[in-house]
Amino acid sequence: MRLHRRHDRPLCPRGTSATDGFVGLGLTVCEGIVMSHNIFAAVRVRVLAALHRVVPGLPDEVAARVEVTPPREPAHGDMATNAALVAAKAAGRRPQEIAAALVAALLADPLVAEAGAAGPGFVNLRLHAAAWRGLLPLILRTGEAYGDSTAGAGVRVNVEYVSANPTGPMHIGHCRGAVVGDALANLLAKSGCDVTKEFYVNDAGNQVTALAWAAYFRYLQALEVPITEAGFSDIVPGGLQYRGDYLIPVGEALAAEFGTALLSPEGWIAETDAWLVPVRDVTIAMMLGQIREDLAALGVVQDVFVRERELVEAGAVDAAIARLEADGLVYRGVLEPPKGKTIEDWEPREQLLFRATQFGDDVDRPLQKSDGSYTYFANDIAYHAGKTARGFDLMIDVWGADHGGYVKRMQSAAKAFGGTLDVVLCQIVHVLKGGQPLRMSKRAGTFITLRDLLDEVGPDAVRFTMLTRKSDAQMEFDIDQAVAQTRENPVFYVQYAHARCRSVLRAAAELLGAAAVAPAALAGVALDSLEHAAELALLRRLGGWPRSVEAAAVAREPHRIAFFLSDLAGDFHVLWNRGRDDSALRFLQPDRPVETLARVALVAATATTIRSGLAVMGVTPVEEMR
RNA sequence: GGACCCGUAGCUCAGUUGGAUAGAGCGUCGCCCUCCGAAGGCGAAGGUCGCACGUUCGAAUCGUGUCGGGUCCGCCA
Repeated sequence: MRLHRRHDRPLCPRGTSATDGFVGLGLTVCEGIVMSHNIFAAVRVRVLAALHRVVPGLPDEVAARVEVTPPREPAHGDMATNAALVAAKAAGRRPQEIAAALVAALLADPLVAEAGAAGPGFVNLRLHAAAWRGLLPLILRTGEAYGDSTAGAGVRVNVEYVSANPTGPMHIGHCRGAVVGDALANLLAKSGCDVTKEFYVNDAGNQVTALAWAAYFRYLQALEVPITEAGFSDIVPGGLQYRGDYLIPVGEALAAEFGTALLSPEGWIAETDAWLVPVRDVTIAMMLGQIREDLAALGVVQDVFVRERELVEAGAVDAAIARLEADGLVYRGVLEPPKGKTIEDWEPREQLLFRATQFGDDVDRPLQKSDGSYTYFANDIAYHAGKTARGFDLMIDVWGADHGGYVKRMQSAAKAFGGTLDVVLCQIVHVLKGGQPLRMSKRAGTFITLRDLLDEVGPDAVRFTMLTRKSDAQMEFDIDQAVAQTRENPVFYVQYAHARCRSVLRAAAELLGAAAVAPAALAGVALDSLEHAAELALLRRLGGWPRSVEAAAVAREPHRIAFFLSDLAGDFHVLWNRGRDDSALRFLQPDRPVETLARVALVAATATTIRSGLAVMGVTPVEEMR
């Protein structure tokens, strides 16, 4: 339970049986570094043991606040702990006094080389270099699974992202959510959660009716029915909405499948009864197919597609509303008009309302439109109730920031059905090219589809770049920078580090034989020669990987993985550059096989860790940059 | 009128959930390299963390207020 208490936002909701997974993690950590893979967690256990000796009877909730972290200032050592500061009040003693006792206790630990009290009561630790070197065999034997954790074991998580109207191709506005959701799902899976990636198809509303009309127009064109776009638009209720070329193939497909059967007997526009449903269904199927292709090109392949229309037709909405009624969470009432915002034809109206205020929302929310049909919200309630019924302990929805006002009501609804919903909002992406913002507008013809972006930049650069910002901050996507082969492009910088590692490993195989540089063989080599500051800095960075994964998962912030990899690449490039000026510092030294093998082990572990991180991001590691 | 997000170096952004002297890249300035380990390397300057109170051993981080930018506010999804 320690990890659970240490964070405000556990991987899984409180009070579920799934929290038992955290007990497992605590036990694993107690058994040592090898079991947990997380050297910081392992040292924390040792610090806690020492603290309990220094301060007998320390309450669990105080111990839970003890942290072992890398210090900002490397001069302070390898790790720092706030243990004495945290324990001082409960112990009724001065922090410095506890720190001093803690230092004495920790100096007896075989992992600890140096310990010292500093500042208001911090304890700084320096581990023996051997402790850090000991990570290499672990990493080499574990492979890309290095950084995997059991923190989320037993937690079933549903991550829903990209969900959109199937009314057209994916565009850049969808792209960020697709990447963030996919990487977040990967991150939670790496943390031990049982993750389902899901797409909710909004195919039940008015938008798909408008889409059907637009497709019908293209069908008429395919059959050369003589009608202009303007003339047709006058006939469509609300006017023709989707005018893009992308529906032309749909019209042709409809003509091929149905011939003239969807026309009136006179060869003209027929009553909607005669064509709307088949046109709609064919169009949605084709649009959805294109969306899935576009997403696949981005590397996004989701496990489950839920159709809103199927939920509605199966009666799921009626059932969900009935359940809410049974629980007394639904009533008929009149909402106040929003203040400060004038709505033209506002008139007080009695509506079916959900008591969202009982769960923390600001107002109760309508479930029915004036024509008696359900609102989108009502359908969404049924959808999320269904997720909880399917057995998910946690739901995470990734939405665009324009849905921010929708978060509280959906979380309220999730709670009403006993579920837990986290929402990750993705802010707007401004696309830059040649230093100029590309204004996206369908009319101006500067509308950028996901496919366009992928053709120009490639999926790896798109995914990595989308993860170089916190998702709730606006970001600029500079197309020129994303394809640049320079230091300022983090995609290149990280890929380049991996390619350099692989290059060294290929050369090492030439020099020493492939068998000698296989991971299993490298896991057994002598590592004592690794003692340069830059080598140890890289080792420490590698040791921070499991900790970074866990923190990113708990915070639901996959962008942290991108920053970790950039830092790791930086550490590696420093080491590489040492060999530029002084050939004795190069990784491969033909006359010094022991040192060479140690360095090759370090390089191999670096490549492995980079791959482990890129896998979370869904970015392909490259073998060479030529 | 209200809700949510953001405000950190000239620019674009991190900041390990409250820790020590706030960081990176670009840009600027200085030095080095420019054949064999390649698209560069080393270093410097640059900050009232929008502002004001508050919480405590300790605040960029939490609370309240305020200013600025963004998104949204019954039958679009």
